[in-house]
This record gives sequence, C-alpha cells and structure tokens, in this order.
Amino acid sequence: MITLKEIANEAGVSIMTVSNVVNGNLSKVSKENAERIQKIIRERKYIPNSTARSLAKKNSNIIAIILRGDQNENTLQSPHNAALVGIMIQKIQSLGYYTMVNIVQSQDDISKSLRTWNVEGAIFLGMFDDEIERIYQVNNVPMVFIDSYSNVRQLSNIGIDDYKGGYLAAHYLTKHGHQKIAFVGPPTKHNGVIQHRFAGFCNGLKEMGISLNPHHQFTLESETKAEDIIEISRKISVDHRDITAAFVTSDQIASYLIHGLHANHVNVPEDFSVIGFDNLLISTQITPQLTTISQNLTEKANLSVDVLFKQLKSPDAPTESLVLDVALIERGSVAPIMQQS
Amino acid sequence: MITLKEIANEAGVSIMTVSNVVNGNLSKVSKENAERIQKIIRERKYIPNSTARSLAKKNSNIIAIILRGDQNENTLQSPHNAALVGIMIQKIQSLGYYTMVNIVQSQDDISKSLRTWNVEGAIFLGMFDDEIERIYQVNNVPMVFIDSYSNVRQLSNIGIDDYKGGYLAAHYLTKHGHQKIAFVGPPTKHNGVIQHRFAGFCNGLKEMGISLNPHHQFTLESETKAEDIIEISRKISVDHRDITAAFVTSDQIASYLIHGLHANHVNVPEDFSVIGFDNLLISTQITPQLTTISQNLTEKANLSVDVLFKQLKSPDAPTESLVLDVALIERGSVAPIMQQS
DNA sequence: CTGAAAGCGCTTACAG
DNA sequence: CTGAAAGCGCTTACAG
Repeated sequence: MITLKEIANEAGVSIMTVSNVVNGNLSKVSKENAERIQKIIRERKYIPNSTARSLAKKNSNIIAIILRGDQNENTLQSPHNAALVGIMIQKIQSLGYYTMVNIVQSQDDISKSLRTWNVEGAIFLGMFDDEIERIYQVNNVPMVFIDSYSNVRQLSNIGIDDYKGGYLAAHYLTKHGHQKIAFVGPPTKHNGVIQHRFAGFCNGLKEMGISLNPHHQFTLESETKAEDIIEISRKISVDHRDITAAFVTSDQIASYLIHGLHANHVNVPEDFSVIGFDNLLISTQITPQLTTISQNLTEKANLSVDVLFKQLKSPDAPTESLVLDVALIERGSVAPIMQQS
Repeated sequence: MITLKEIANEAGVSIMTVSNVVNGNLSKVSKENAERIQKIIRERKYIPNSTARSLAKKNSNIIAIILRGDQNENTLQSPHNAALVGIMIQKIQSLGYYTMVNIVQSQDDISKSLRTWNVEGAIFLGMFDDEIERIYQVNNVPMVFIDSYSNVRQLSNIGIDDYKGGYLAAHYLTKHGHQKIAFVGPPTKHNGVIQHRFAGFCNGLKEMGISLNPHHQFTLESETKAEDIIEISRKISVDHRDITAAFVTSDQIASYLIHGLHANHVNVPEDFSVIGFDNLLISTQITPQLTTISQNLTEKANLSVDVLFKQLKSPDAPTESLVLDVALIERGSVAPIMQQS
C-alpha cells in the first residue's frame, strides 16, 4: 500500500501538503506543488486509507442499511426490499459514501455494527416498534426508518399512504359491484403497514354501506409460505362461494392466490376479482395482469437517502416523516360482478 | 466512545491487558484480572473501534460484494442476484465479518473500494471477462466470481452447469414430441451463461436429429424490457405458427412470454410449451406453473462464501472452480404435442 | 502474567 | 503557502 508519506517523499514536500492536495484544499497549496503532487498521485495510483482517515476524523463515510431478518427467511428475497436496497446503494455511492448492509435477527446488537465502524447514518427496513425504541436509546447517529408507524417517538420515516391504498381498493371493488369481499394478508393486529391497509379497506367498505364479514378476513402467519395461500384459495373456492373478490396486501400473495383459485376452477377475473399491493414486476408477469395499488419504490429509496443526508449534514435538522402517495393501477384482475356467472 | 484506555484506567491495568481480554487471549491474563475486566467491559458496553483495529492490523473483517450495475437498471431487481446477496450477507455475518455492497458501472474503479477499506475478500457478480482481467491486475485480495466463464486466468468461480440446463430442456421438449422449438433469451455471442445454455440446447436437439432453425432464435437486447418480450410473443404467435415450444433463458422472461402469448390467444401449455430457467419463486406464482431448470441459489451463495474464506485463511490455497448441478423441474407449462390442436 | 514503546496512515490545530 | 507535533484507538513485538 502506497501512503501519503511515500508521495510526500517523492514530491519533496511534507505529508500535510499532500494531504491538502488529496482532500482538494488547493487554496492552501501552491499551484506548482499541487500539480506535481497530483501527477505523482495519479502515476502511483495512490488510494487514501479510509481506516486511518476514519480514525483521525472520528467519522467514516459509511452508511448502514439494516434489514430485519429471520432465521429461515431471506429478507432480500422480498422484491420490495431488494429493489429499495439496490436503489439506496446506488444513491449512497453517488454521494461518495460506502454502504454496509446488515441483516439482523431480533436479539442482535445493532449498535455494535453501527459503533464499531463509526457509521455516519443508518436506514432501517422492517424493524418493530420496540426494537426502534431500543435502537434510539443506544445510538445517536442519524437514522431513517422505512414504513414504520412507531409513535413512541419523533423519528424520520419514509412511508406510503397505506390507508389510502386499502381505501382505494375497497371503493374500486364496490364500484364494480362486489359486496362480499375478502381481505387476505398477514395479521392486522400489529401497528404497521398491514393494519393501516386494513383500516383503509374497512372504512372504504363502510362508506359504501358494507361491513367486512370477520369470516372473510383470511390471515397468513408467514408472508411467503405458498402452501398457506393455496389453502386459503381452497377455502374461498369451496367454503365461501359467495365471496366474489379479494383485496390482498401484496402482489406476491395475490399471485399465489390467483394460482390457487385457478387450481380450484375459479378463474380470475371471470369468477373472482383480485386487487394486489405494491405494483411489483410480478403484477405484469402473470395472466391476467394484476390490478394493484402502486407505490413508487424509486422515490421511496431516494428520499430516504436524501432525508438521512440532510440530518447528517446538519445534526440539528428536525426529523422528517414523509408519506408518499399511492394509486390504483387498473389491469386485468378485476371485473364487474354483472359479468360473473 | 469508550475506549480501551478508559477500561484500563477503571480496571487499574494497562491497555495491553484489556486488549488481550477483548481479543480472547485469556492465556495471557490472570483469571482475576480477566473476570474483572470482562465485567467492566460489559457494564460500560465497550465496543472496539474497528477503524483503529484495522489500521493497526492492516486488515479489516470486511468482505465486499460487488455487482455489475447499469445506469438505468437496478441490479438487485433481479431476483437471482437479490437472493444470492441476501444469503451471502447472512453467511458473512455469521462468520463475524461485515459486508460492504458495491454496485459498479463499467468504468468504475473497483480497486478503490477494495483498497481504501483494506477489504479482505470480494465476491463478484455479473462481471465481464475483460473487467475480470483488469480486476486481477490491480488487486490481490482473495476473490470469488459467480457465473463467470472467463478463461483468461485461473480463478475461483462458483457456477452452475448451464450447458446441461440447455441440454435437459432440449431433450425434454423433444421427448414430448416438439420439433420446431424456439430459443428466447439475450444474445448468445458473448462467452457466458447464456452461450452455454444455448450450446447445450443446440446439442441436445442435435442428438435428437433436430437442428435449431436460426429464425427460431429470438434475441433480447435487454434482459428486462417487457415490451421486447411481448413483441417476440407476437412474432411467434403471428409469424411463426409452426413453432410449438420455446426454451427461455430465465423464468422472468418466460413469464412475460407466456403473458404475451396468451394476449395473442396462444395458450400455454395447450397450444404452446415453455421451459424456463432458474426455478425462482415466480415459476410457481404464474398459471400454469412453469416447467423450468432449477439451480440451487442457497448452495451457490454459501459455497461462494466458503471458497472465499478458504483462500482468506490460507493465502496460498489453490483457486477453486465449482460447477453446481441443475435439474429439470416438471410443472405445467409443457404438454405433449399430440394434444395440441 | 504484565506493561512501556513504537507504529499503523491519516487529520487537526498550530506555528512560521 | 508549508510543515513539525500530537493524537485518533488500536496491535505488534518485546522486555521484564
């Protein structure tokens, strides 16, 4: 590894002068020296040692992306998370920073990763409220959360209008004549995106004079277990033939549901209508293409980095909580009920 | 930040003794001291400063995952890459290391990221042959490549039997009576996975006395542009009604193709058979479920980390090139030709 | 078993 | 504009 000292020797100056050139403090260096040193730096392919720099400056140029993980689930298998992380990394890089990615289990000590590397800021995906509380207690770097509804304290959060998403779905289905509508998704009892989508959905129905039949709420214990979703399809097509439509909390689940319905000779949208959530690639890959609630992942990722850097640059900047809009995308998975057999 | 020195002061010992305790060199410390110091470390929540440690040790505990990116494409949007990266991160963490993720454009200087942080090893996804050559010239950390067919030098690589994948597809389709078969995928002219899948496919056909009609090779310029795939569907269903089946180089592309065929009133598998590649989640989310060539991503990711650490622990370990097996998964997207109308 | 010294490669703060 | 000194928080190598 070539160092400041070697460059300084070769240029016949002190390491301070080289350091100033490396850091672009050209006002402190004579033009001749600056140019000569720059030439040597280029020729010798000098790369500053970030560990030394971090130690001296007590900061790092590292941003951490921290994902809530699970023993038996690959959290980056979720297209939503993967897309966000990919965009964030690119954005962080473009700002001259480095990205460390951590996947933490509940009991893991997040502060260790953050503190050991003097991480300058962190973006969190999928954390639970109680974890957020603990994270705040032990860390004081700028932090931004994605899709948190925690109200235990004022935090910077980038989320979407989950309530409106559910509300739009309810209105759209009822406008198409559906009355007996199912809700399919993870449990709605936790404070989070699912609960808000559910609330918007129920209130949307209520406005149309419909109340959700509790038996028509189908709860998945695990987000990604295909068998559970297939089982729900079976129940709907066998035990609940009166249901004509479903609002499903993710495109992923919706696609399995449609597959399962089809296997039970219930065709979408002829016999049954489905609305998904997210507007992921998969919503255009299946047949019929999925009518869904879209969220803008690119904006979500970029804004989260923007908000983080705002706080990073001015430590007393107020926390920011942004709610991005959602919209209903009409495709082929919903049909008016009149056409149904 | 609490430091070694503070712990040493509080314990009334030198920082060396504390350092030995922190690093588990308990044979060098008296039992009483060790226990007292451990207690203080726990109470004060001491976390070693990795930047200082790295500087002193001239290494880091950081592994880099480097993905080939593209201006207008999110490389983590590929479920294949996202799943691999997720598993790798978890594995790297479980070994006590940290993961930095870089998404590089062609002209980017990879050695900068690697050298500035004293990165101890790197795993590369999606690099081209000429880039690999350059990477090797300027870096000397252990490196593992994923899915590279570069033969410019001996390198550690984890890949799959792409040739066999194509071969299996050809045999399976011909055994089901198909004769006029299309190949759909990215260009086959570059040395890489696609070329080998294509070669296996062509040779598989040849063994059955069939040669691929050059007009039946449909080439996609961009892997993910849905419109291009839909256009191919149109061509096949309108201009090439004699084609009865297709081997497609990814499940992603296959799903769009099936959707496009359907839009042109060609139903899979009744009118047309399709085999995909990867066995991603999507292959079970669409209707019909996709018959496809499966690769084991979990094994691929874990082995790549294993091989990297083998080289990292013994610097003169030979490079390892592993080829994982593939298998054909029978689902619903292929039907015998006799049943076709 | 224990610790004083030197050094890792940088930056900060200061003197000239 | 230039540089000598001190220090960031650790580890290595050595002496006791």
